[in-house]
Amino acid sequence: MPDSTTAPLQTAREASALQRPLKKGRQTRATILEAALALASHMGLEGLSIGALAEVTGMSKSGVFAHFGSREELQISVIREYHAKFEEEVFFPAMREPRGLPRLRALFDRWVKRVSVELDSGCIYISGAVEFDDRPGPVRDALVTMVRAWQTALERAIHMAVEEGHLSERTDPLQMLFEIHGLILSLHHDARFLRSKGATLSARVGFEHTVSHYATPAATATRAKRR
Amino acid sequence: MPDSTTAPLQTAREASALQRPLKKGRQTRATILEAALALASHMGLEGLSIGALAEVTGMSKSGVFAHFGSREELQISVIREYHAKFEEEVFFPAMREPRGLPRLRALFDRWVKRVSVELDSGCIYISGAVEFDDRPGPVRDALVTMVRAWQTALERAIHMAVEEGHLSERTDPLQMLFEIHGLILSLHHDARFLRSKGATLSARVGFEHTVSHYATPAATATRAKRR
DNA sequence: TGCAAAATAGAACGATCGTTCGATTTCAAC
DNA sequence: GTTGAAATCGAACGATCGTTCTATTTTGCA
Repeated sequence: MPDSTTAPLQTAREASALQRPLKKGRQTRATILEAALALASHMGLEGLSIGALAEVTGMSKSGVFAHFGSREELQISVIREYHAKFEEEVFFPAMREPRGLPRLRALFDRWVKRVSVELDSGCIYISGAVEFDDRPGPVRDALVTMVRAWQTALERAIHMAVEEGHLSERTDPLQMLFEIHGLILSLHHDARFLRSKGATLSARVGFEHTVSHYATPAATATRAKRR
Repeated sequence: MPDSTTAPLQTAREASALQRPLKKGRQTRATILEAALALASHMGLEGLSIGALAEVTGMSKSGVFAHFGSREELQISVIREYHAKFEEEVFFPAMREPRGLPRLRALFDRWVKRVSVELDSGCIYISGAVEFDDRPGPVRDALVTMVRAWQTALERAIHMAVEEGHLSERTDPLQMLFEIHGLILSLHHDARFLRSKGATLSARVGFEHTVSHYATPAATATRAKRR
């Protein structure tokens, strides 16, 4: 049985034009999208304005606009772009770790790095969740889809850690996911909003607490012996 | 030594005109503020518009505007209003519980109720933290002050639980606060954004996990016997 | 009851927003 | 090199935003 969890986060992705000789249009579109991602990371998806984007890229408003057809489509494109980056920097590398606790640990570790101030851009999943929790529409739908995909991937990783005997059989994956996700949200809050310095460490310590709560006696003993 | 923690969340509050025969102006100001709070709970502090507020209250834009002098001042007033409500519904009642774990538990319990969908309005502290993490200015400052006051109050409650012997002496209050806060943020995220039903329960279960991690053996034994 | 002060309305401002449209430039294939 | 398509620009639109200013109404007090 192949390790199907290495598949990209379960989300429809255009299998389209990846390498092809990149006509001018696609290229500037990519440039715009990069700028848009940076801008949205600071101002939020709602703060994304076509005017500001035009200024940054040195184009005209209508020039920028033409690449997306609507602001909503631009926002959704930004979300997809972030999703791809997230996959690349967090999901895929962690998936190369052995199943079970090592992989789960790698996922969390890279997640922490992505969210914390190390890259000063905020997490669009988190800010988007707050901005669109009361705003129905395609943007919200896209966000929900991406976040769900990521949470499902994490849930699978937890489930595998149980199967591997690293976590107790009584582990409720959704409950553990809820707690781990909380650590990331707390990190995002304290690091970005309160600008407190120890947040990254707190998140890691919290993760160890959570793991030790769900770990099997065997795994705990192993870890204890290792010191 | 008096129990100084019953003092209002350490924040400057106008001790002004509370009961006085409420001239017309103050009264409509209160009406506007109530509507503004409801509006900001759904659309965020940035989504607060004077025009929409005028429509809801049946006044003219300039009529609404005159009561605050600027949009920023309106936003800050909304934050203060939320702070007062939060004190009333969460902080003060919980402070009537006996020091230590019971009080901490009450604080968390009421916090959960405030944040979850039971009142369908979102938490301005949480949405505001995301909206203003990259936006310097007086609004951000006001938010930070309020959130810090609340976190300090919680930290004190945890510290007391240690003093009372309910939590282990090795407990790091800031670390525990970080973890508990994460549960609330996770609740807010899952309940409001993902609209998942079990979020409230997950938060409570998570709280028990955290408490059991920090609890003294004595307190744990007591709880075990109680079943 | 009358009068000053406070509260509210109404119109207008400049700015910015997303979007449309027609003209113009740049690109790519023959 | 020519030609058709793709990409970009520039100007303008209607809407909404916060804010200002000047009337007008309403209020509270002597």
